[in-house]
Amino acid sequence: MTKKEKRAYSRYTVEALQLLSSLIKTTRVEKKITMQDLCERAGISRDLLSRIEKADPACSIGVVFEVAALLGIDLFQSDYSDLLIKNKLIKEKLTLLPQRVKNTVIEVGDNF
Amino acid sequence: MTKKEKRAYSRYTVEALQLLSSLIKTTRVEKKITMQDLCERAGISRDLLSRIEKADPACSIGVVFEVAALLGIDLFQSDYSDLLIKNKLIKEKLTLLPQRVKNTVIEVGDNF
DNA sequence: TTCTAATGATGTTTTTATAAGACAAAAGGC
DNA sequence: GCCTTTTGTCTTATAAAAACATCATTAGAA
Repeated sequence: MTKKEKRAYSRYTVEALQLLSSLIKTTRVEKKITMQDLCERAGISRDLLSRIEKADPACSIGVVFEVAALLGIDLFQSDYSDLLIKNKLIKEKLTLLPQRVKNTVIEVGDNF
Repeated sequence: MTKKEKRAYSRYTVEALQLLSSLIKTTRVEKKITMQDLCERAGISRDLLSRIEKADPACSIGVVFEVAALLGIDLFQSDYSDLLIKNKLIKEKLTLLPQRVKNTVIEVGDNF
């Protein structure tokens, strides 16, 4: 009977998940696609799609993104070519950064 | 020895995952936070954080979003109050839509 | 160059997600 | 109102994620 320790999520995360799942459900209904159809196309169970549309944080991110993509929902306000460009840019940026972080400084007390 | 059947992901999903994970890694390094620090704060294992930064589609979406949030990365180009507003709007929209979809029509042959 | 700590990688165990099936409830078309 | 089918929910079984510990590598600071 011990309460199962669940992972904690920030309000921000909860709201972001909620937004994505609502987008998915809304888009699906607008396009008149049944859950059955969608989950078959996505190759997932109806049960899982149900959880996705309920913003369950435990769903794998790949599956959620895939369902969104199937519905034509833009992630990061980017179409495919936008994503390619952004990925190229950020990888160039990453090469300019150090590969590791040394824990020299006492944690700064700002947001983090 | 049977090959493990893996889930298939569209190019779009792969690129979107890649962008998010790169954002996470770049931001972490820029802020000079070690993986150890970050995963302790997020309450996850170093192993998992490593997979997140490698764009593993099998990571749970809640954890990925949480890590991004800890780093101050805006999801959906929205800060917290933006998310609240958008969630409110989309839920109002959802109430105007039918609660179910009837599979009357033969699938339209467009994007979907 | 040296040394330490950060990161990568691997194997094992535990926990949890997911699939699959079945049943109940009810929304929407007729 | 009736009837079909969509959707919600629960259970069980299996596959997979995540934790954990350990060892190896190497980047980066002094």
